[in-house]
Amino acid sequence: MNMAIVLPIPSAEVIAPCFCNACDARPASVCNALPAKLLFHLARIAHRGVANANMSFIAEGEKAENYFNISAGTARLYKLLPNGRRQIIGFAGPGDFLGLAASGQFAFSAEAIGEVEFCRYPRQSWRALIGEFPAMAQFLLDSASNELVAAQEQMLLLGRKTARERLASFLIERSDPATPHLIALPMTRIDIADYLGLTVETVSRNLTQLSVDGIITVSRSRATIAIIDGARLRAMANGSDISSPI
Amino acid sequence: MNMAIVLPIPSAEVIAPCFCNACDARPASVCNALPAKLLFHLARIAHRGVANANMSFIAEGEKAENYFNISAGTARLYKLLPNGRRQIIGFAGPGDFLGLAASGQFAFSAEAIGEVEFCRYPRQSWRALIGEFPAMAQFLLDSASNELVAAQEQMLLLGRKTARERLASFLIERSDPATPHLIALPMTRIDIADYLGLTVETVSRNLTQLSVDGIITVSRSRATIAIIDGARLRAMANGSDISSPI
DNA sequence: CGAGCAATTGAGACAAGTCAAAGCTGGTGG
DNA sequence: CCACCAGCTTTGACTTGTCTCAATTGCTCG
Repeated sequence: MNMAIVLPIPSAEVIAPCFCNACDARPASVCNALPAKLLFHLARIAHRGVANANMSFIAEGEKAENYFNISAGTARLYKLLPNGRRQIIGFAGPGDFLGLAASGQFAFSAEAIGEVEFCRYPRQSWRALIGEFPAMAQFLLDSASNELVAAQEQMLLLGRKTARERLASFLIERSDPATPHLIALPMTRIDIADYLGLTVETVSRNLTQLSVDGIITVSRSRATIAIIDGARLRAMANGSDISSPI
Repeated sequence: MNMAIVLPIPSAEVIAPCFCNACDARPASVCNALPAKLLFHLARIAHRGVANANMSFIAEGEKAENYFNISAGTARLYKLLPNGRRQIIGFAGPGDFLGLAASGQFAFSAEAIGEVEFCRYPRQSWRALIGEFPAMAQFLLDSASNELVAAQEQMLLLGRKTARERLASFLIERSDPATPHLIALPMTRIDIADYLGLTVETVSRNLTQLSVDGIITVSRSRATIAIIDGARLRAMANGSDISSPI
């Protein structure tokens, strides 16, 4: 067990190892809870990993021996019922931290959509590191709180919104503040359906309808959506749109 | 701002103040993260509170100035859509800790079902205390993780289970290890419906059906349910029951 | 005993699901 | 460079589980 966390800071050349410096996900991830000078503590216990498209890297029910921090790509996180019904509980992207599971087992499976890169941290070493740097514990608590709030919002969606409202909410959730009316959809329609508690056909029909109503435009490749009428979409997302019930 | 956390331990009489000693919820709550001798630190910043039946004590969107720790009774936690649709995101009982909200605003409202007692902790004082006692931060992270796992399970229920399966899951979730086949339902049928993403009528119909099928028995007051065929109920809860599609 | 709620039951409507077929898109190999 | 294949997506026709609306029944408590 690697507990030798507290070490003299090495010479400047070794500080903030190359792959952390090059990591696009750093500003948004746990790693940022440590000042750059201390990043090497994290790098020492990190194992870099890659999952190719549709490869699984976390299996529900498996012993949770590692934490994961996504550095590139998008993953689908899902739970299965014995008869095959699937619920996607979220999509994880750069900066997202996976593996908080108090029971010691993963509560969901994770699969790469396209290629996914991540850092993997053995649970043991990680715990030791947290003990050393309270800022990391705080970061994790904050991010768990945020995820909890998001999960509660999703419960509202799944329990009380119509198909159309779910699609509207989904599009808004996925819109990036940098490009607020261009939405990238790396996942398939089936993924979207399994995330929103619908079927593919219903997703497809409602996207078509939103398009016909002049609220969005779907790119020819279907992987990008442009928001035309953001106000209307937002009203729809929280169930207060006046018009057109499907 | 009360930051004077580190104090000499007072004389034995003051340690572990009376209301903490009498508190049934202590073993299951954050308070247990502190050894009995240090409980007075918590008691110093706690404000005891009571909410009568159907009184609200947390309002969604309100500035989150306090944390709450339920010591007696049951509360419904819910979110509303502008048009009045309601989703109950959970029921909180003794030992449950409320108020983790990274955004600074409550993400849900809370109302007492019957009478609810709680301790209220001002956010400021609480943060200071966490800084002092890492075990409390760890407890909170663990309990946030547990809630997250429960929320994900609920997403699976809301997105992919039939009405009958939802009821079965609900009954199993609420069964107490101490009395595994006697279930107390302090909440109304409407509450159950809003928790399971159904209508009252559907809840009522399905409870009747479970009863007709000899899987449960409903007490005359309707507030207690006895499980007759636990195996069948469990199979039903995860969607692998052979028979009777309503 | 009767008012006031909560819960149940019934009948009919509708949103979303199912099954089936056709349309695109992007990649592969002749 | 084009034909073709495989998989994803869309569209259509029909079914159904759950909702809605409307009574009725049953409990609790003054």
